[in-house]
Amino acid sequence: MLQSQRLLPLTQVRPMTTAHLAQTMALLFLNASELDQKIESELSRNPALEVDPGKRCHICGRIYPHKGSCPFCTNPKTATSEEPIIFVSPIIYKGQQTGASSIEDYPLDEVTPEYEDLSMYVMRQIAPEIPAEDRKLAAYLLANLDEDGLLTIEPVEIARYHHVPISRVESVIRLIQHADPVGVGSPSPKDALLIQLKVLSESISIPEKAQEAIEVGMDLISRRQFSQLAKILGISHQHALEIHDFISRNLNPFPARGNWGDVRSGKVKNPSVFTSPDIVISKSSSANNDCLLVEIYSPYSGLLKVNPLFRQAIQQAPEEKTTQWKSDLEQAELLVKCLQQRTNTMVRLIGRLIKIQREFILNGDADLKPLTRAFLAKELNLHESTISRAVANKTAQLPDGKIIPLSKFFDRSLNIRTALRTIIEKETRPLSDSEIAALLKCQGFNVARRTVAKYRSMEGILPSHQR
DNA sequence: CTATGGCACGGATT
DNA sequence: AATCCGTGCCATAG
Repeated sequence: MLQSQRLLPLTQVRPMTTAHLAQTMALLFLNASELDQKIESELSRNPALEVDPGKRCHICGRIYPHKGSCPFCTNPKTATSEEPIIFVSPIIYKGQQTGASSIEDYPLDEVTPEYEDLSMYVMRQIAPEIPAEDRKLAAYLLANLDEDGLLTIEPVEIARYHHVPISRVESVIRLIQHADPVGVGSPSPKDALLIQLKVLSESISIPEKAQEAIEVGMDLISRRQFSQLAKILGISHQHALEIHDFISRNLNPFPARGNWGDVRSGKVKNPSVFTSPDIVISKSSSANNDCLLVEIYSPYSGLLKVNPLFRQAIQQAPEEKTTQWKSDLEQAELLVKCLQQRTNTMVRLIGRLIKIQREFILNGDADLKPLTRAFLAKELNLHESTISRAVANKTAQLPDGKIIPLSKFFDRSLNIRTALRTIIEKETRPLSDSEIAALLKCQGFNVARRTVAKYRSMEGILPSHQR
C-alpha cells in the first residue's frame, strides 16, 4: 500500500501514480552529482523543462528557490532548540571546501584502484600546499599506503628512487600526515598516534605524559600492561589508565580505518572521481546554542519547473509534432513532481537520522548508536527499500570535515563491538576469545567464538596471548 | 593441546 | 536478486 501518501510534503504533492512512484525510487537511488548529471541531460533534451534562476543570497552566495530571505542565513539566528536545522541546497558547489578544482591535474597514475579514494581524498587536501615538482612524490607516497592508511615503504627508498634529497620526502610526508585522516601516511601506528596527539593538543588539553607513554611504552599499552607502564614513566597506575583511556577514545593507530575501511573492497560505483558529499553537517557557528545545521544537496530542487510558454504553445503545435510535445510535457511534469518527492523524502530521512545519531556526529565513533534501515523505515512509514535506495551511494560530511558514507550511520553490530571493547578494558587478565564469548552471552549478546575474533581484529585489538 | 585466522557456506539484510 | 555478516570446520601457530 502507498503509505507514503500520508506524509505531509513541503508543497502539496498530487496523488501518486505508479509511474510517479517508480521514478521517485529511481531518483532516490542517485546521489547528488549523479542526479545533477541526469537532470542536466534531461534539460538539454526536453524543451518543456525550464530552470528558474532562483535568488542568490548576498551574504553566503547560496542559491535558493523562492521568495523571502535565504534559509541558510536566517534560520540559524532564529533557532533556539536542539532540533537540527535542515535545508535544501539546489546547487552543488563543486570543490567548495578546498578550492582544488580539477583532480586530473595531479599525477595519480600509480595508484592501485582499491585505495584510489583515500589517495584522492588526501591529495585533494594537500595539493594546494605542495610545490608542483613534489606532487609526483606525494602521489607516489599515497599510492603506497596500506589499507590502514600506513606507509608501506621506507622514505630512504623513495628518495633514492626519485633522486631527491630525503629531507624533501620527509617534508611531503609531514604534510600528508596532517591531512584529514590525521596521521595517514605514517610509517607505523606509533607515529600515527604521535601526530594525532600533537594535532589534538592544539585544540583540547591532553593528559600529562601521554606523549612519553606512546613513545616509550607503545607495546606496553597495546598489551595492556599498565603497571609496567606506570613504573617506567614514574606515574601512578591510575594515571596510566587515564592515558590509555584517552588514547583509545581520541586516537586511532590506523588512520584510515573506520572512514575508509568499508570502501576498500574496490567496487565503488564511480571510481574516477571523489564526489562531493550529498549532505553537509556543521555546527551552528553564529549562535550560542549548539544546534546542528544540515545542508542537503539536491540538484535543481525547487528550481526546475515546466516552462509555461511551452504549455501554451502546445495548442498550436504543428500536426506531426503534437504527440512528441505532449509526451515531453508529461515527462517534464513527472520529473518535477518526482524531484519534489525525492527531496521531501530525503529531508525527512536525514532529519530523523541526524536526531538519532546526534551524539555520534558531535563526539565521534564511540557514540554511534546501532540502527538498521528496517527500523528507520518503520518509524517514517516508508518501505525498507525506500530507505535502502535513499542511503545507497551517498556521503555525508561531518562537522569535523570527515566525509563518510551514509551507510555508516547504520550498523547493527556496533553495540556488541563496544561491549566487547569494554570487557577487554575492564578485565585484567588477558581473556581468550571463547571466554569473552561467554561473558558477552551473559550480557545478552549471543555471538559465537569465531565472531568475537572477527570483532577483535576489526577493533584492532591484538590476540589475547599477545597482550 | 588450545587459541586463532582463513575459507567458505547459509541465512539475514538491503 | 545481490550483498553482507555470522558461523562452522580445518589448518596452523603458539
